[in-house]
Amino acid sequence: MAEKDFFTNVYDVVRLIPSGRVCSYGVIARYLGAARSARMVGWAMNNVHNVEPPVPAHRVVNRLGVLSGKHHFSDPKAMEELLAKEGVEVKDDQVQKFDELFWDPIKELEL
DNA sequence: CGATTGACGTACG
DNA sequence: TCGTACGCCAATC
Repeated sequence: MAEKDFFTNVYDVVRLIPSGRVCSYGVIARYLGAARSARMVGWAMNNVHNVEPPVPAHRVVNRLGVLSGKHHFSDPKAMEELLAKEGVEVKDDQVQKFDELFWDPIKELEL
């Protein structure tokens, strides 16, 4: 896999997240080889609005399964609604069964 | 051009 | 075990 920009790499991984599944920034960063660059993953999401195809950022949450970036969407409730639409239970901006719905690229892709 | 912030996470005390 | 500090890189002020 040709190494592209860090952001592009993030978008690629996020797009690979299956429906009804969620992922965390740190895991993606670690998958890219930058375990401590989780912030860049979040920053990359900021560019998502200028990238195509659109990236399902609503499937990306923090390590705690909290919708940290829901406030950055067109509408704050859009994120939890999208997740709920895919079968992900969201309560109090928090993903339920996060451990079960968690999708780890390192575990799924590199396996 | 320099300092601060930002959708996070890990390390250390 | 909980709290605080730091790192990472880019964009914005």
